[in-house]
Amino acid sequence: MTTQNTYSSFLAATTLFGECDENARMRLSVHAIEELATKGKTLFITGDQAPFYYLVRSGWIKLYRETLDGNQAIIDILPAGQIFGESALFEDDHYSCSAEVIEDAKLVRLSLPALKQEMTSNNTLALAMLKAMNRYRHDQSMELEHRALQNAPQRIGCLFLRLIDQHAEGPILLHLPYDKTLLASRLGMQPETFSRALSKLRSETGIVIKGAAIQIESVSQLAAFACSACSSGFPCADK
Amino acid sequence: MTTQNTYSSFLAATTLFGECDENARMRLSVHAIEELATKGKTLFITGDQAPFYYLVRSGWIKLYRETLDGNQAIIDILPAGQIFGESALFEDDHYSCSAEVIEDAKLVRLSLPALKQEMTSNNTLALAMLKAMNRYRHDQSMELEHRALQNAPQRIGCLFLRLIDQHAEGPILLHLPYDKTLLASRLGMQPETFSRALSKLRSETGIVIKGAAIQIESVSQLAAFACSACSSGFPCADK
DNA sequence: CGAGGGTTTGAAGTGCATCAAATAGTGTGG
DNA sequence: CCACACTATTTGATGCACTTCAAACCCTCG
Repeated sequence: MTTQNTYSSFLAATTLFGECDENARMRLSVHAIEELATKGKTLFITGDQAPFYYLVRSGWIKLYRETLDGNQAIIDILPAGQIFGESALFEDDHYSCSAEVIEDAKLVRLSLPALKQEMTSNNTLALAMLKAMNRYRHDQSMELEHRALQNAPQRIGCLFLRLIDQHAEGPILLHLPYDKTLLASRLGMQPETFSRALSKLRSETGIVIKGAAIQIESVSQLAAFACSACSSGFPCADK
Repeated sequence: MTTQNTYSSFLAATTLFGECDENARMRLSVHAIEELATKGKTLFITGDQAPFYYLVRSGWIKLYRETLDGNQAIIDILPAGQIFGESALFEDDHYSCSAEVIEDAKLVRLSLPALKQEMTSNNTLALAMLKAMNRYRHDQSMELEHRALQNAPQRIGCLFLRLIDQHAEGPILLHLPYDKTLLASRLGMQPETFSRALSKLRSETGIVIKGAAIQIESVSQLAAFACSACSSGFPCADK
């Protein structure tokens, strides 16, 4: 019988570590610590020494960088199941961006040296990581495309479509996962623009908006509006 | 004595394969073919079956995708030394974008199955690839940042800085590597905007423009103008 | 109830896109 | 070597999407 701890089972649920064997996950989760972090907490900032990387179990995490003149560039906003901080592996053990909790989160803090060690000896893990990195790369290039070719209402519609089950039939209820202000910056626009673009989206696609609750009457109508300026066809979630 | 062929020596010059041993490079370059391609040639399009990946020896290659409504999203424009098409490894052996030659190029066509095979058995290669993927990821996130925070003249200045040796002293001559129209789309703007933004850049930073020849009087002045809206400090090339 | 953030609305400004046309450059055949 | 055709680039005029600044509104939570 293999022994097993709580953390390795968390790892098993991620795409990155799902394919590894149980022993590898045990090795990866040495010194793992569960951490509860409340909204607003900064986990690390650009340039910090990186002794760990993190797994998100619940909540939302913002990754960002700051410019010389005080602006903020959002790198990504991560949901449960994602890993972050692991790229310090390739950056000389320093974080290349800052991380902040934007919705109360359960995190697992994992040892970066353990990951590094495992990576050099475990080809299965390295291949899984390559696959994950390729997905990041693809997602980022889609993000660039969206910023270039979609207007504000389309970007919002596109995000909504990515937050729901794209194959669901009939009306769908969607609850916005975090602040509208943050959604706006996630999509590269101002809060005011987000607000106005959302009402435009409503009038164009018949969605119903009640605060953070969105009701999508017709997914296909929303897709027709949002996805015409995109290179992926409509059900784009499963690629 | 190790045997050696021409192609493996080309591979040795790339960051991706530089750390592999000579035998691995020999295995990777089986069935390698050198190919001359002239400006305008399409090498493959999104969704094509992918039997090879490519190494750029000279010239420039454009990677792009097309949207339903006929627009083009530029993914990247690649100089000599870069590999492309290798991501088909992770995409079920299909290219996830299209590739076109934009300046006459010497290419080496390499076997994708050979890479896949080598990757599964050669951890050094997998780690090198991870490092390369991380760099792509970083570059892309910088690209997103630039599009979000820099205005058109700054983006041009930033590109110029990345095309030169950032530590050089005194005036520098820079020859634009390809069409201004293409540079414009590389930077996510229209040709007209590029033209106007370039003259704005001239008046702001004292650069001298004669067609495709750019003379940079003061690198630091250019950097002061272009890099203030960016999260990297100035010499950003060497990271 | 009242304070404070999040959100919406209004009015005005800016940067880039678009359309149109002029100009410069480049390669061709005579 | 020149005239022509064709493309790349620039310039001008106008429009639109998004931003910015300002103020009102709303909602939640002590």
